[in-house]
Amino acid sequence: MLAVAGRPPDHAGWAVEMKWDGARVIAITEPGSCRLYSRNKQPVTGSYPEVVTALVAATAGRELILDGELIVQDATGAPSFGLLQRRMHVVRPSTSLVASTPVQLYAFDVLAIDGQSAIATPYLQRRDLLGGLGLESSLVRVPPHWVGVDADRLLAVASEHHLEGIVSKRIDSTYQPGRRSHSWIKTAIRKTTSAVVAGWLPGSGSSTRTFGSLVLGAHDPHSGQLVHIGNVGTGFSGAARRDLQGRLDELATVASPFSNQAGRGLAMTHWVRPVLVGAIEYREYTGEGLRHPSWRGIRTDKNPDETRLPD
DNA sequence: TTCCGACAGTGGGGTCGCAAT
DNA sequence: ATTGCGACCCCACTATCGGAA
Repeated sequence: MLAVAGRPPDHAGWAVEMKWDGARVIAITEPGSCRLYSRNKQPVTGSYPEVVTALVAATAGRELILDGELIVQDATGAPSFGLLQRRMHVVRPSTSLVASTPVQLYAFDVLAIDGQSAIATPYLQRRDLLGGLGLESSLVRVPPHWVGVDADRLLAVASEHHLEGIVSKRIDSTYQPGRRSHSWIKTAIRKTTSAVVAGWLPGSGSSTRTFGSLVLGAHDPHSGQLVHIGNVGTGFSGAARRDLQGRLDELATVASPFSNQAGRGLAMTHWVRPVLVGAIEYREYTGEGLRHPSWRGIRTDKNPDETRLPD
């Protein structure tokens, strides 16, 4: 079951959970064994032996189907998708890798207990069932849910703790496997910055005739120089793409305006004079690049010199 | 007729493995 | 040794189409 994106509903009848930055997983436990499946139904059991061991111990021989998120905490305790990535595709991780990046399961839903399906059971009752299973251990957590708490307050809490956002769930909703349902609404915390368009990369497929993505820069306040902060390739309508391409063609130039000659992936860049400023929405700036960037339009009210490295 | 949901298609960052250079 | 590419993960977003309302 997947959530639709949107603002948190502000009326009664909804519960709120934190949104965890990890990998979605379905865990199926049997006496003495356990299988894990990714969001696209791929078996990932072998990648997370410590989670398997912890789950087998925690479920004590019960047959359960759990829905949750695999998480790796960073030094501050916040889930770090980047750290999890080091584990995701390693089929048989070494003990040292497991020790350096231990994975936890945050189990937030239960779909079946001892052969009995729970998907028709309302959300709040499923949470009660889940809480009653006694799964909690160092590697298996049952993250909290809140009923009757202002979603905006929880959104602020999520922001303080550097979490992805929140998910609102209808308290009387059933579990709808494989469906993107309006009974779950995810609200991601997104930031906005302005960036200089320094060039573009050719598109492919349906966008062959225009750019595929824009190469973005911003001024580093320490050096005062323009540095590459990432590329953006989504958020444009077809018309906006064509309109922007016209402007880019007029601004064409030969040289990169960047001081940091970040050559990786920019070899095919068509450089332009760095005068166009765009509004960019994003989730996170890693120091290397913007994560999940999307274009929000041209900013005529800002000069290129006024752009700053994102937070 | 209009609206909505599902899907395909385009793009991003990041990590690793592997092949080419 | 370095680079580039694909495969997976996470995702944002647009365009399209068919069926429900």
